[in-house]
Amino acid sequence: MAAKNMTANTSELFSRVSGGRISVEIVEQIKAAVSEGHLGPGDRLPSERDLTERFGVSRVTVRDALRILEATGLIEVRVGARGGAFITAPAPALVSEGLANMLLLSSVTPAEVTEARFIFELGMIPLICERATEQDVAELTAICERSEEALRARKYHVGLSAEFHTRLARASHNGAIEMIVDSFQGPLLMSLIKAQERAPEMGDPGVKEHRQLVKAISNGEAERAHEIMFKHLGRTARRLGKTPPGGAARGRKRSKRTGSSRT
Amino acid sequence: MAAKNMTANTSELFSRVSGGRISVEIVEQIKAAVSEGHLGPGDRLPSERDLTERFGVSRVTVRDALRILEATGLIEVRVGARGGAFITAPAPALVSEGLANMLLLSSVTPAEVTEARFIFELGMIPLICERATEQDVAELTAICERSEEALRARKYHVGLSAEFHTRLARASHNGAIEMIVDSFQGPLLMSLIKAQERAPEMGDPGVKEHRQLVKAISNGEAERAHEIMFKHLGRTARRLGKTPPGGAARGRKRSKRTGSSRT
DNA sequence: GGTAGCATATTGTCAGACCATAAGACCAAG
DNA sequence: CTTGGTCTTATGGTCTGACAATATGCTACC
Repeated sequence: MAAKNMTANTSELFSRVSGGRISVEIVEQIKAAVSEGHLGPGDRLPSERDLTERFGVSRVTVRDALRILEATGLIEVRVGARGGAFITAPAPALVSEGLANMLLLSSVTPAEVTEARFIFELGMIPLICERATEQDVAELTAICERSEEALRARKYHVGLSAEFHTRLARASHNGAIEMIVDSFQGPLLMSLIKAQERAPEMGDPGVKEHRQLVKAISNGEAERAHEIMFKHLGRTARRLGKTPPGGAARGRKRSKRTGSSRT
Repeated sequence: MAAKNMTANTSELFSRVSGGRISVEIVEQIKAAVSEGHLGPGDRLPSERDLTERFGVSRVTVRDALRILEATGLIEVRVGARGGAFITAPAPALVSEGLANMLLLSSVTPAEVTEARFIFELGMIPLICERATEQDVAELTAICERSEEALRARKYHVGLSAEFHTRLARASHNGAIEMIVDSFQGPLLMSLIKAQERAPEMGDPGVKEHRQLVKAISNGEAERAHEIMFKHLGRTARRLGKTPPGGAARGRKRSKRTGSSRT
């Protein structure tokens, strides 16, 4: 990955001889305009033909750039009279998809994702205990009730659990935390679904723990909430075939990393 | 709340009447081929002109599809005689860029990001103490040395600090964690944060703490490393005008939740 | 007043061409 | 036989100009 970024050092000495694609240059410019605040969510970019003239390139090139921006999640393209490219506030779904792709091609294992989740969702507990409002508690409780009902009807599936966790993250009242947790729920669903096939009765203790967690939170008992969450996530982790990772696990010195492959 | 997900359902019931773009259909097909194992990392897709014939579409459309796949990180495109599109195991950098964009564009404040960072970078410390290899320690030390040198030459800038933190995350030997921390340090975010940065001399204590941190890690002193990191991040948090968040403080008992507040 | 339909702006797709690039083959000179 | 250039060729990158599909807004008709 360093290969692409050589800009920092060399580009000051040797100006790029014939650079990469023109389209990525356009992408850079638009990105810059966004990050400098000249363009914000909802704003509309000029039309393709317009951009064609401004950049002095053909429409194909402009479209290449737009495709890239679109795939990155920075713009949304609509056709029709008032259509065009609009800056969007990117959805967590995109990051989730990226993560899922990585899982697919196994640059990251489900166990690793679970471990990251462990750190994050455990770490946010004190924050939540401190900040959760009555509405947060009410909505979380509602999810619990729906879960129990589904359980009685033998209709429970992990979607409900995921919903609980994302809603829980919202109770941290921190957009960054919320987004990250959201992003991690998506890809996990897949591996969890697989896991659940082996242990269909698992929904039961899970929902119970959700309930306990909500109670602890509404009482502001951070210690207890932390404990419950630890147990809760721990079971998930074990079901993915790893020992409960990190934070509090001991021992297990892992001496070497497998495949460098880092450029 | 459930409003978001309607896409998933409807598209399964009513097959697209004349749906979106042809190119995304091609993207789907190729993705499917990958996820079913017909294509794996390193494999080469047929040439653009070849695909043109197989799919019965124009080259522009094929290229659109390739752009999307490329931006998603599933393929890498090379020009020249033996060039073409190659399946690649996506680098965490891509996803972390997505995360960074998301954080940047969705009205998340620097303070919120810092808080999330607090949770995460603090939580990963035990993992790192447990798993860091000699090479990790060596490279971290090298960064410290470069930082000190830069400091002496009055040339220190936040990039070096960012590098330290991302390298540190690598020592967790968990791709997901690495990714998240990377996205916290993303260039776009940095510019956002730098805007709020008014203490150029801050590099000095920062670098010292980096050193101490490396030492604690190489000794496996998780407690001490945790403590140093807490102090280190705490200063950043304060500089952004927030009190260090309670979230990451171990076992700190917080009294019952405050009233709602929160805009 | 509502609705069908037309005008218009915009992206989506097509076709064919030429340029730039990189890898290998070939050939000539030392 | 090695070394260095040059040619060939496969491939992506870009251009041009055109037409199709689509969504929006307005207008005229009932």
